[in-house]
Amino acid sequence: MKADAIRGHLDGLVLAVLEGRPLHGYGVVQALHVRSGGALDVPTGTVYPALHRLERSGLISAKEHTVAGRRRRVYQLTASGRRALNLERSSWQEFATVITAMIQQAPS
Amino acid sequence: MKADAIRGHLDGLVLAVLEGRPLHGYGVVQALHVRSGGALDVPTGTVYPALHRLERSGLISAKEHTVAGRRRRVYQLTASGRRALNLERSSWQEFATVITAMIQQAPS
DNA sequence: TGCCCAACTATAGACAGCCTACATATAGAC
DNA sequence: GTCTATATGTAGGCTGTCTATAGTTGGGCA
Repeated sequence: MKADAIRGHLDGLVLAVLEGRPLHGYGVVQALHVRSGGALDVPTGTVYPALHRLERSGLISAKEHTVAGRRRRVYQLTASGRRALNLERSSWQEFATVITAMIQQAPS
Repeated sequence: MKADAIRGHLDGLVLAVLEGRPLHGYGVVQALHVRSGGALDVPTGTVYPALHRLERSGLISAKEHTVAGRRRRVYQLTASGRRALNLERSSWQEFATVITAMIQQAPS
């Protein structure tokens, strides 16, 4: 799958993988890969800026840790991040329904 | 629906509305609106460049008409446009399935 | 007659958000 | 001692949306 297609939906995906369990950036990258069943390979150069963006807009918050000599920024959803995720879910649902109907529709 | 979300999928939608019946640019704009049940309002400033792009890449072809004093460029699918539409359909299907699974998934 | 709106095509410029490529550093395996 | 996995991050490019603007013709209405 061309990863470019996720444009505009990445934020929702990141929020979804962070739901329930906090993760650091690298972990988010891996989680996206695993959750997609290997279909998605979002590069770190895409994920880190996305995390910074989400943090700036208050949807996630970060705590700095050092584990085995390695610096980690562990992100978790904020309350408004949880609300944003629910919005993303329903708007994705609506979007997917509309596009599926439009693109699959047979010629009149 | 935020129209920006269609980014990367507009070409498929345009090809889909052109399947079966040729349309001019303005007609494509209206067809997108109608087909989406009013959910989508793609501005002309988005559609015309998209049509030119599709024409340049050989997926649609245009014929110039003059109807009631008004200039019209009527577009129809080419053979490779038809193939492209089928590709768009299956890749959309795959994409939607993956994203739906990822975003709806409950926390572990 | 004059004015506005719908039909129709089109371009310029802004902007967001992906991408690739690179930089940096530690730990552990070989 | 070199390579790979882990881990974070920035710079710059590119594509494709967007908004805003521009112009033409025909028809309805005052």
